[in-house]
Amino acid sequence: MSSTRDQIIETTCILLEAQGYHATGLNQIIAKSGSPKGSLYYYFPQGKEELTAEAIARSGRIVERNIRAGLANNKEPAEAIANFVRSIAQAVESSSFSAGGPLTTVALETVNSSERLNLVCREAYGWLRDAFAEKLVAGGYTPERATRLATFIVSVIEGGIILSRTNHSGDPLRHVADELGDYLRAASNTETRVQ
Amino acid sequence: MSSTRDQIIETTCILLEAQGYHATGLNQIIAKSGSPKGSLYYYFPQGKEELTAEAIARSGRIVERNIRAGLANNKEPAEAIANFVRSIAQAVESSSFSAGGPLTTVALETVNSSERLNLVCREAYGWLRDAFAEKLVAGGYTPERATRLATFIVSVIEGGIILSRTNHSGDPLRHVADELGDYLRAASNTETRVQ
DNA sequence: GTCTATAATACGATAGAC
DNA sequence: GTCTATCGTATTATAGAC
Repeated sequence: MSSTRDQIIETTCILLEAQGYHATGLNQIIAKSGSPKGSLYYYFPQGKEELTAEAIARSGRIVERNIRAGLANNKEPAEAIANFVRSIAQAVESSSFSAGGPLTTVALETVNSSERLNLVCREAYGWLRDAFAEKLVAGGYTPERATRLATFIVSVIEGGIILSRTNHSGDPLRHVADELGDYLRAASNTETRVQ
Repeated sequence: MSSTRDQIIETTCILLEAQGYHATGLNQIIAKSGSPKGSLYYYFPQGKEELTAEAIARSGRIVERNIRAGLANNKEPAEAIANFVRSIAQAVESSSFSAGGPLTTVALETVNSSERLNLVCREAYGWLRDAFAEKLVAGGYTPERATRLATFIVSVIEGGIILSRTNHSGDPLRHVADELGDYLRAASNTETRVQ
């Protein structure tokens, strides 16, 4: 696969995360990536929308991989997930936001204006949810219960990232990690689980 | 207070919520509100940033009021909050997004580009958190515990709104409402509460 | 595949009459 | 307070040489 193409997508991911969709210009992307504008429309004939769709998909896969890798550090889902959220808190504070990626900002910006981008965002959220759900299933939850819990987990993490980014502090995410850990421990104690 | 000024702010709130900050143009605002461009810069000499700051503040106060009104329907915090989240699920499905307002989208879009807008978003999130926290305090929680729980609650609601909007379905928010209700009921049973 | 020049359009902001 | 015309600068996208 072309390195120029990859470079463009990767640069787009970074800029989308920092600025959002409408604030990120194609000129800025080609300038930062060092690629020529002719190449951009050669690799992405449908322009900005197509490029953004690819960037969102790649970002989603990377976040999914990070989730799976992070959760593998601990056998017990409650501890694994709480620790993973704490690691996001640190990532947000060190200004390397590769935790949430451009997903949330672009999802909100384009929900009413681009069906294509809305679909890829929806798909990416599904990947994240399933990564958590599979960890919960491995921990003994039924698939149905795991999916519902995973939706809750993705929600609370996304919301926590927003509060932490807005406040320039990892504290909201750390509070979220504590509460989420408490909840999951309580759930694993009271619910019927197949071990 | 001038009606023209109010009209401009209100229109801005609606457009910001549907499209975000960078996709909403001043020309679009004056066209939809029926106000002249001369008036816009008369009432908001500092332009788009000042107008948006006012719109965010107004939106934040409205959401805060909605939260307080919604939570007043039920004495027990756990039930009150779960039911409130369910009401947001319905609001999202009926396409009248006055639940989350333009807050989240603008917060993410401007976190790295406008200190003024970042500050007003941070302030608004504080109002929402405090509204939940006061309900929890009234329900017997200590102020410190209530604030932490309220941060968690705002996070999970914001995240749930994002998932529900992206999926064009109230289901994610309803799952969130169920889980949140479970958690708050469990917390109120196990924790020491001053009644 | 790459590059440059440019078209077409929209943006935020301003000036100055009324 | 209101209105219009306009400036300067972005944007996305395209055309055509190499």
